[in-house]
Amino acid sequence: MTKNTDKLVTLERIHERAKVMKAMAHPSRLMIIDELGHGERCVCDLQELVGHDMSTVSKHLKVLKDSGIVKDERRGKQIFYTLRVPCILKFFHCIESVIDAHN
Amino acid sequence: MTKNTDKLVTLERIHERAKVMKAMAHPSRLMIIDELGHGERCVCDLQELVGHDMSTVSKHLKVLKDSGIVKDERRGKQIFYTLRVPCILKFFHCIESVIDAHN
DNA sequence: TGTTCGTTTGGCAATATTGCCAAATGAGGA
DNA sequence: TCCTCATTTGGCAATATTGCCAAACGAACA
Repeated sequence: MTKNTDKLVTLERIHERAKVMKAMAHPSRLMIIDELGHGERCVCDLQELVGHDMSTVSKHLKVLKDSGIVKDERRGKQIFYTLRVPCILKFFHCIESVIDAHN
Repeated sequence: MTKNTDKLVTLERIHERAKVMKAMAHPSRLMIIDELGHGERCVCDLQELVGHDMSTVSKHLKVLKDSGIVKDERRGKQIFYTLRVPCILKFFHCIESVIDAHN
């Protein structure tokens, strides 16, 4: 309730936000998010999309998962990833407008 | 018009998006964006807000400017920064929902 | 012209991120 | 149980980001 407490909470919020933004701030991870906007995908699908080593893709997925952007689910031998919060996709339009306004 | 061209354009888009997202992916820069949501501010205001060396804040502002998120304007001795595309602010709500869904 | 004020730039050390390879894991099937 | 398949983890080198200090800059004003 004090100003100090308010400031602390806000700072923590800011860091949580930064974690989510950071998770989105990489070309491969943006591609993955975009692709997951069309439905769930297994790691092998995403590896083909991104074109990097599967271990690298797996680490990107871990970043996305730890930030809360995606969730995973094993079915049979494969693990499928899904977007948790689709509102993220809408943001791309805003990003495009930043790019357009800039160029 | 070929698939190749399409893919190249898309890749470039992805990298442009990543640049904007990267610019937002730091606590100090998120604080700055949030503050600029309330109106234009000079560097000195933002330094007080962020609490780092002014040279550091200036470099953060450069990142934001290069990505197209903010613009600057000198008036007298001070330089004022403004948000170029306010839709970015709306995105914070989406980010919060990612955080809430995750915790 | 010289000085001050607000801001940016250069340079550097500390830290974080990225991507590959090799090894580990763990569920499913022989 | 042993083997295979899909994925994750550990480790490492290459690269990028961050923040400080000192120096440079450029507009305003004496």
